[in-house]
Amino acid sequence: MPKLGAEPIRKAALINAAIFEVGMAGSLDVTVAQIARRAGMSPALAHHYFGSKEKIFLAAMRYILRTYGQSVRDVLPGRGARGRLDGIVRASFAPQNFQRETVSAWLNFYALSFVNKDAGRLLRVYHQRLRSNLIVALRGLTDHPERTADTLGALIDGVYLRAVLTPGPTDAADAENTIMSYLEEALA
Amino acid sequence: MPKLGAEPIRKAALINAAIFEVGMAGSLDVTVAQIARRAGMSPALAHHYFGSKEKIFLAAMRYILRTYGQSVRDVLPGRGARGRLDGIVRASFAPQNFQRETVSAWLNFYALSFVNKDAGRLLRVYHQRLRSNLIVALRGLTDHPERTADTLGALIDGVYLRAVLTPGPTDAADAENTIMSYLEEALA
DNA sequence: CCTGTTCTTGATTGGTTAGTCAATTAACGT
DNA sequence: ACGTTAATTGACTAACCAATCAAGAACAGG
Repeated sequence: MPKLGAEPIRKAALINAAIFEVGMAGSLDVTVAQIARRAGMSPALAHHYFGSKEKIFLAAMRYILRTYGQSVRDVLPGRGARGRLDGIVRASFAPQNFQRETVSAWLNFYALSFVNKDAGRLLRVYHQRLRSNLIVALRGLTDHPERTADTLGALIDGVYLRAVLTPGPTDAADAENTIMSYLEEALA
Repeated sequence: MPKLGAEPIRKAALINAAIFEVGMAGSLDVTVAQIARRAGMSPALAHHYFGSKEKIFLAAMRYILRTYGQSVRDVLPGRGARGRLDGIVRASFAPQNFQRETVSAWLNFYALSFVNKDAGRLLRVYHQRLRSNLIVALRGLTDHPERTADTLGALIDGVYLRAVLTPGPTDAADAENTIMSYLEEALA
């Protein structure tokens, strides 16, 4: 039933399905058939629109990155250095970004950057942008913004990891608390 | 050439090879053939000694855990809470435990705990023991040892993640510095 | 020697999966 | 009506891989 203009809808469905399946499985070892079935279509159609499994993964990575970047941008124009800092942290644990499957998928995409050049580039851009945002926000709040930004970045990754590793629903409030407590100590 | 007593040697070689290959690939998606070739034997022999690929992975996990536990135990009888705390941290970044392939393999084994019950149990034991060791060491150094221990645990995981993600050789000194700086601030 | 045991592997099997292709269906413009 | 184009899939293939097995090779003890 060729209703025209299916492509963007199908692609979006596949990206969502890929994130869900990867997040669910906790591994990139999911088949195109799984993703396609979850997205309500045949594996052949998934290949038709994306060409390869890697390209599906890359699109999913870009999607997560774009979503996260948007939530940060939504909150950055807040006034004051401390306001921006809190904004970045809050964005990192906002519901859209802190769904278990999203976080799990994101961590698993880290692994993709080992074998795939484009994935590596995406990840580097993300890390660099986060670092730069944090440094700017930390200026004036501490004497060593670089060191604090690096520690904060690592801590966020670690909290992500633990959130995914812990069974049961992810607890965004708890995660955010851990980060905020650290900031209290670091900026005292 | 059946020189008697090959089993422990072969098993050790396979465990090392598995850690190396998983660490190298940044993924559990390595074949038994790869592992066996790296260990200098046929895939059939690997199956003969371990029975399945999962069992090789589990043995590798246990090996990493045992090695880490030993380095902690070697250092714990040091006197003073602060000495013990530093000891645990130092053990976490000791050369045997902080080789790129080892850390990478360890993080990838996290993923195994999603699908494999035994791997999940191993991981939980490790996390619980680390947490408990940290809490004991932190008692007397801070008013909220639990919170600090959890933050510290997450930070170590995050630093592991970043060390592996950063190209080039892993920098143990830098990693240890990050943790120590955090402790300065947290225990001030 | 000979016999049993350990060690070792080539060959094979059964199952899985990414990716291709030809054919079908249905909208759209003319 | 009709030809063009987008959407869609079933069937297929080529590759890969975990696991099995039967058989060979080498040593120890008697």
